[in-house]
Amino acid sequence: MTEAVSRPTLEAVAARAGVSRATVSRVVNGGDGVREPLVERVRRAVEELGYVPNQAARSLVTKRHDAVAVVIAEPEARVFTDPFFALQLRGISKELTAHDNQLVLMLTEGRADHARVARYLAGGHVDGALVFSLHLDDPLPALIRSAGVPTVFGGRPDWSDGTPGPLYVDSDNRGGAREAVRHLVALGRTRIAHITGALDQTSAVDRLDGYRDVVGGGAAELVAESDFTSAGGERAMRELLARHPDVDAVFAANDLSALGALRVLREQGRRVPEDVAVIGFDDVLPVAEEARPPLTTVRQDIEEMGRLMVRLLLGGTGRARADGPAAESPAGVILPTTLIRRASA
Amino acid sequence: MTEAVSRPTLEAVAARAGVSRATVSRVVNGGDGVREPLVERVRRAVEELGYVPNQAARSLVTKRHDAVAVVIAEPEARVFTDPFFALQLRGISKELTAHDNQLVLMLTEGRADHARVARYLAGGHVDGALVFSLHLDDPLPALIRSAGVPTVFGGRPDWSDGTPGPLYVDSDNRGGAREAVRHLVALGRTRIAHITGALDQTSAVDRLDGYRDVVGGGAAELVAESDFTSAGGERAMRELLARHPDVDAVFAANDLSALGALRVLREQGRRVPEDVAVIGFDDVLPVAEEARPPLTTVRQDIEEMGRLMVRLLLGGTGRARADGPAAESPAGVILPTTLIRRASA
DNA sequence: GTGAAAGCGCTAACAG
DNA sequence: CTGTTAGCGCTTTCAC
Repeated sequence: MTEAVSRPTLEAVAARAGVSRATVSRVVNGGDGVREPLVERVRRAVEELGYVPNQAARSLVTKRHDAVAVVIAEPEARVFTDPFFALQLRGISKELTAHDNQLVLMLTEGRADHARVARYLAGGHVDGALVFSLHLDDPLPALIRSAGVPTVFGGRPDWSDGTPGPLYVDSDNRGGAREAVRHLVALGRTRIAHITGALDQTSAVDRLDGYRDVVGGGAAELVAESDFTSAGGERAMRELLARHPDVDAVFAANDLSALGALRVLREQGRRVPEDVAVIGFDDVLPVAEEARPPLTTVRQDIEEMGRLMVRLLLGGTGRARADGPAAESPAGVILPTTLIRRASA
Repeated sequence: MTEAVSRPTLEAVAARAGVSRATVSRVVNGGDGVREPLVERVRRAVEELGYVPNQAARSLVTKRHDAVAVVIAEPEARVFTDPFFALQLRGISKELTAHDNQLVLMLTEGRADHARVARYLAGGHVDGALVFSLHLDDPLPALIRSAGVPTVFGGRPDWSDGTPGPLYVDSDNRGGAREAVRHLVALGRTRIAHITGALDQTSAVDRLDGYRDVVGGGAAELVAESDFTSAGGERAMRELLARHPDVDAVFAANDLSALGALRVLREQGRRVPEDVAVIGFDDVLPVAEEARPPLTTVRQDIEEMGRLMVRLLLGGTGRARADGPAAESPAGVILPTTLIRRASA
């Protein structure tokens, strides 16, 4: 291995370009207020020396880090297996890159990790945090809040106390669910079932509420509790079929569980969509497209949610702080969903 | 939001404890060579003030960052959807935490990102890099190597040039494949097919080689090229069945494609394992366990691979460098695999 | 517009 | 053992 020789410093660049350190610094940071010929000279020196600013030294004086922590609580391993997270992380990564920020990933499982995360965030090592709090009773959000770091949550957190709402990005789970069920109704279905997601997550609760908004009043409820997995979807579908053999439509809380439902329906000889119409949620490719039959589903722009979280966070740091109270800024941003019609409903 | 008030410094702690900054520094960094009563006083002051060391200031002088970059090239989105990565990342995260290191995640897609990653690594912002280079023709490994940062690869990289081998962690793909196929042979199967992984990855190639080690000489080859996905597994199985209706065993390159094969077999009325025995690779739960029938598969300890990568990297930084040439240290660490017998073979 | 100088908060010799 | 003293590499007033 090559010895990690000391990298060139500002000083070296300055010497080479025949200017002062201050001037080099100005050029490196945008070059405002430096005359063209000098800018050019400095640029060349930087190039020739392969100079890269020392982030530590810079942070020391600016108190900025150009780094954002992404905190993912994963009591279950599921978190990462779900394409949903992968996509969101992708969006986050891209947007962070566009802003020249680094992504510090913190996976947590259990109380010991919570303390560690809180300490890290409170330590002021990053400019902000993006937090995925999956479960309703998760103590993490409160802890993080107390750390006093700008934070944006992925998905509406369960903020039970009376404090002003935290910033978050979510999609319109309830509205999307309503649209899906309404579509089923429009198709003439009268025995519409719902396979829920894990009900300790707000998204699952919201989708269930959306289902109830449409169906609850009229038809009886046909709800089977599940957990966002395809195996769970299978179980739920079997249960539904056993309890209500006459079900003619199913709205599943996500594509994975819809997939499980599809498998059970096929297995039991029900035709989709003729006998039973099926709608999913997410529009995660290739899951939805490669399902047989291709899945009608509620699309959310997952990657965009990730990007938006970053914009909200980075726009907020410095900007919102300086301009005044956050009273005017919305607590949460809800992205719209769209129903994607394929063959299953 | 609370204003991010300036955190207490060493100076403040020193004042409060009535000692010098140096003493506080010693205590904070382990407390060697400081007398007990003083240690105690300092500890209390740290506690009371809620002092957290400023990492930037520390890095500036130590030239260490206690941070490691994890670089994942993901030309396809598949990367994250595969539980394999999730697990490995988990192992990495845990081990990094145990070493008090941060995980800087860098997702790349395309040449522009390569340059960015190379620049970042060369910039000396992290103590090392863990790199997942998925594809044989990936230019990333070479780029990273030129950055001169301690690096460990996940999976054997395709190091075609003659330079001394890079550090990497992989499991015994070839040996594991051999064991699987031998098991099939021991079961009396004579028409053993193989569904490959994406052949632009060394793991897929190695598993194919292992299959050939056992089958290649005797029976004719029954190979269908695929891509590690369940949809790909379905396609491959269909193809195999069409070309060789008499196949009586299938070794799939991973659990996901085995799952696809299982689906097609069931669909076409073949009993597993009576008519066709099936073996997967990975032992990714719950995939393997919840398959019907439960999948016999080659287990690799994925999380441990992640942990090992970290140990190799962190052990290497400073240790190997100081002790002398890396001649003695192995280029790669190959973890053993074990065949897990369930119902499918 | 450009340079000189003063730190940011910490560690690491070096004295004592 | 403990304190004093230099910087680490950079940004940022403040003069010129």
